[in-house]
Amino acid sequence: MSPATSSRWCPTPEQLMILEELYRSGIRTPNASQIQHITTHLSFYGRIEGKNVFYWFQNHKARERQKLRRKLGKQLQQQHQLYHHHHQPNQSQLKHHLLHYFDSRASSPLQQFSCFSPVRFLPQGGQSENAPQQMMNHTWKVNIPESRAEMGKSLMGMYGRDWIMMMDAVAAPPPSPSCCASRPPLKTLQLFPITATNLKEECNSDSSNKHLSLQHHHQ
Amino acid sequence: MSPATSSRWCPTPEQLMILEELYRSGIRTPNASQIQHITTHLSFYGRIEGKNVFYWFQNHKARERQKLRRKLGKQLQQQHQLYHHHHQPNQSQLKHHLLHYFDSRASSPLQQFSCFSPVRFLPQGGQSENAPQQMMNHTWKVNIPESRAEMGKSLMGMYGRDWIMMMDAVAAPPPSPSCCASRPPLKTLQLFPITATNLKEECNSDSSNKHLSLQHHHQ
DNA sequence: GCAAATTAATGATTTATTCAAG
DNA sequence: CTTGAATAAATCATTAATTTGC
Repeated sequence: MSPATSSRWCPTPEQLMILEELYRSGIRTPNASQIQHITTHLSFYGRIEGKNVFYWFQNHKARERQKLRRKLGKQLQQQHQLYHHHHQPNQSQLKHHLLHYFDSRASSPLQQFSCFSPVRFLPQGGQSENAPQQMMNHTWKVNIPESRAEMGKSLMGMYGRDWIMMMDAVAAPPPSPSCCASRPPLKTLQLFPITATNLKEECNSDSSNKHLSLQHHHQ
Repeated sequence: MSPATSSRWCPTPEQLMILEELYRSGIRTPNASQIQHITTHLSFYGRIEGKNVFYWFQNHKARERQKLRRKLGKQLQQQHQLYHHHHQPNQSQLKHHLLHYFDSRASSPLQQFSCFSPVRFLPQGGQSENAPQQMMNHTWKVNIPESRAEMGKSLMGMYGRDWIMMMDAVAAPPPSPSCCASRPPLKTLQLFPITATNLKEECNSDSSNKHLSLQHHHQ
């Protein structure tokens, strides 16, 4: 019964706790370097590879979003009856904003705890797009200054499955037998400030909306 | 406060609804006069320009066509399997007809995309060593599939620690020295022990709890 | 209590979209 | 319009929970 018999990673409670903590603290799509760090630290608690971390965040984000979507969907469904399409910047916007939460650490209510510094790539000139909750205004003019192309030019921007894969290929000496014996003492995981890996989906996930929210209405 | 920093139009839900309604009602390539009219009407719900309307119809038409093409492709394939090619003459006619609805010329490299080729539901076993199907059955360990392998190789020179170090070095681009002092200094995320004061829950952190509480099993 | 059977979670893959550069 | 990069959505597949009959 070597761990090799298991075909997929089984997170230990500690690993899970830490991952969730990181997620709560705002990490959504860790880049290669972050994954490396996380993996390294989590390997202390059991066998784990970069891809596991990568997948975990992908899945967790997706499923949290899904959950929220359903929840909001129900809520909106009720109110939708009365909706008469006369300028009521409306529920779908609310929904939209809330959904964005999943990709935008900056909007995390955890900011106040300042576990890390959320980085918002606002145009230098611009300001205060941060101003949240202007529900009644047309806020869909908000910024997405960050371009992926830009990042792509530096090493930094490259991450994703293939990179994680390479990292694993390179740096995956079979760790500890893991999971069995005594639980190691608790540690502190040092994280550097989040670098902006995304921040898109700001205002124009139109297609998503199509899925989610709008029934067809006539004017 | 100028939201004018955004470079792209973000359709409001209302605008989107109306545009879709118009599309459904048959409009595909509105002329200048129509665009003018639509723009005026939609501007009631948010900032919008004629070009936005123009582009929207162009894109929407293209994408609907694409969607339909794929869908029909799948349907045809399924039908083919189900009925074991007992003729269903109407299918191809239907497809032909519908595709032309969009003024299509059914060529283009889309053929390689082909909804017609995927072998998804075929029995896996097979002798098929030659099965080219295995997409990127990327082994996270060693294999580095094609295109990105290049990038990889160039960088793979530095393995192990060096690689990680480099990633680290590169990884934290101080976002903006920028103006505001309001941003907290770089911090370390303290994971353990969790103090009583932290961990404000997200609005929807339901699952976290669930996860944790479910982890009573022995790992 | 205990496994076989069934169902729910969730890790891992594949497919479709999105954005923006060419 | 096409395409590369990134990833979100959808799906597949395996593990764990839970139920069930004994």
